[in-house]
Amino acid sequence: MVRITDVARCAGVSPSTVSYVLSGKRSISAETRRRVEASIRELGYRPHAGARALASSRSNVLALVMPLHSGIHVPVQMRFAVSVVTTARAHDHDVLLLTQEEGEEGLRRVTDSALADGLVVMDVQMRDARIPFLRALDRPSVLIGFPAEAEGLTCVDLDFTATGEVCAERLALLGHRSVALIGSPPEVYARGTGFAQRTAAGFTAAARRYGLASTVLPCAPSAEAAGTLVERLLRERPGLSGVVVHNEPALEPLMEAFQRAGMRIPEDLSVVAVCPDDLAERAAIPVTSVGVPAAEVGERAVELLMAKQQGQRVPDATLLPPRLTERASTAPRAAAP
Amino acid sequence: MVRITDVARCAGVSPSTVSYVLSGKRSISAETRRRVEASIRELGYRPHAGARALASSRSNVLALVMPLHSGIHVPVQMRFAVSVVTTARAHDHDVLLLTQEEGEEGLRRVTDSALADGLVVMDVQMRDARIPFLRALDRPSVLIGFPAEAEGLTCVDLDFTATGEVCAERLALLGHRSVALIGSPPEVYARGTGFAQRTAAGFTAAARRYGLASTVLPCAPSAEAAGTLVERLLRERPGLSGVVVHNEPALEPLMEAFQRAGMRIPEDLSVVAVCPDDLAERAAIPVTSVGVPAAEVGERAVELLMAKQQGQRVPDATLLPPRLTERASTAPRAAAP
DNA sequence: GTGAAAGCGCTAACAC
DNA sequence: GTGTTAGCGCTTTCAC
Repeated sequence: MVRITDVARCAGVSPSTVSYVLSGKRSISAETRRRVEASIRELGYRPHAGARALASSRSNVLALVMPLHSGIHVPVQMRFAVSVVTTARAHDHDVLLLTQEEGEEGLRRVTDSALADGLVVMDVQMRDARIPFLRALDRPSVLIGFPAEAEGLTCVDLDFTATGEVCAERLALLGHRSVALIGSPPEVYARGTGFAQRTAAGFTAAARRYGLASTVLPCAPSAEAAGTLVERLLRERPGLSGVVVHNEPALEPLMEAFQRAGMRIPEDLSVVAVCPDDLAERAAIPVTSVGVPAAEVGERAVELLMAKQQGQRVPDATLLPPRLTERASTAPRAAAP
Repeated sequence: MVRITDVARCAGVSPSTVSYVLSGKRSISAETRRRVEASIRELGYRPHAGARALASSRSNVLALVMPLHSGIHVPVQMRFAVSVVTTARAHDHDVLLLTQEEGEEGLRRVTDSALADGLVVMDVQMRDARIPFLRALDRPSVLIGFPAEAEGLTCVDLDFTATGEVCAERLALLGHRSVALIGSPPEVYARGTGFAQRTAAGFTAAARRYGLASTVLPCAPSAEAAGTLVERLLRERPGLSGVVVHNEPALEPLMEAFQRAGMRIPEDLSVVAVCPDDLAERAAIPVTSVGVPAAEVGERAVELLMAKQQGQRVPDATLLPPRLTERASTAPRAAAP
């Protein structure tokens, strides 16, 4: 193993100088810097992470807690994770993967042992058992998602309340009078998952404001469940002409089921989705959607964490505004036949 | 922060005794152990990971390289990952998440810096650029998947060649004479991904042995692609009565497309899937399948890594045998009408 | 602008 | 069965 003293000897300087070249924490003459950098490359030197963590009490590792819950769409979660890892790397950090399963104890373990010096927690519930712990913790943390009481925490997410509103509003402006939100699987609501509840609340409030008849229905992520739901919806709400789908895996099955039931999209039924943009774009009929900006959320989460680590003050809430993109699945309501 | 000396003082012993209680590397009297353990609990002591790594030159962290390639089914990858993390925890290790993107440089970084003392690499290609590096590396590594030349490496996976064979054989024994394998998206084959190629090879070889007419077709993971493929297959192979589907996201769309085209399952068409068992079980029609044992593969990978870390010799290849479970999607071939 | 040296908290020889 | 102590490789004062 190549150590800092090896580099120092090779460059004809002291170990501390090598350390300072690496950290940039004090000014170094151009010539010295050049020699040191050359030696580092020549010897293939990499600082020992443990030694560094011990001496500086910073590990340059952040822990990411990933959900294992049922009912959440794994590919979308994975986008958050990839974005977190990529952004962390850009800030010279590595990412430790924790499963939800480990709970508070897992968080305590990696922070107390100084393995990680920051936490990113995904899939936060409205009443999340980890919240009091995170509030008391002396290490910085950022949540992806909002609990009921977000004060004193740092949370990032798409503004799902506004998202629900924007979707209902768009349908209203297209002239639709009877609309439905098809949301996450029932267990997601039962658990008290913020994004599901907030979308529903925003949707319902805006629908009421515009005087629309509206309803909210959970939906399991299978073609079968989609079929059953569509049947029921068409039976119970004959005037229905607009739906919002906030459920990635069910989106295409739902659209197919509506079409099989004789509803043309967008002529008879306008569909607005809440999902990542590329997914909406690649659907059989490109879907008008509010994008779930997974990459941006992951990036912001890490950036907020880095800022907190450096002692900067950051806002409690970072709510990314919804952006609706019009595609082929929406149209003004047809005149009554 | 609570240090080992704090615990030692509290328990009235030396720091090394505390260390030995923790590591179990020498025998400790019952009474001493009791006092030390009580002090650890009382003070909430957690060894500093960096200090430990520095002194012992073992970090108790392994790095997991996750694929970001298109065409692979993210939920299945996630199962591997969860299993790796869970098993690692059972061996007192944490898991660092690396993306494929970082390539060889990422592997070098985490090993050279002693951040990780072992590697688990997923989604290995037949000719994988990282192979020479892994072979030369002085740290233990385990691959999930098999490259073309596996000698001198430690690889774990389902035996996909045998899997292809078992599927073809089962269809043959049910009396089917014309069969097809519907596999991964084209790009997965183009990349030279072992599991796809091996399943195809095993399937084709066994079909030939049994004198079946057979074909192998890639399939993109969308309902649309599934529909097109089914149409074409029924047009070009009128006698087709058995298919093997090795493509998780396409499985249900394919079955629906076959049914829409008038093929009853299993009366007119037997379907065998290669996918995780619970997925096959929960399909609209429960599907006869060879399970992809993601949990077991992840577990074995970590166990092999732990064994290597302790200097034990382990086999180069760990090929898990395919296990076919009969469900509702297969039946003997109907007599010709 | 650079160097010397004191730790960071732990492990593992070496002693007894 | 237990204690003493010399490092592990780095960062960061303090000194010049």
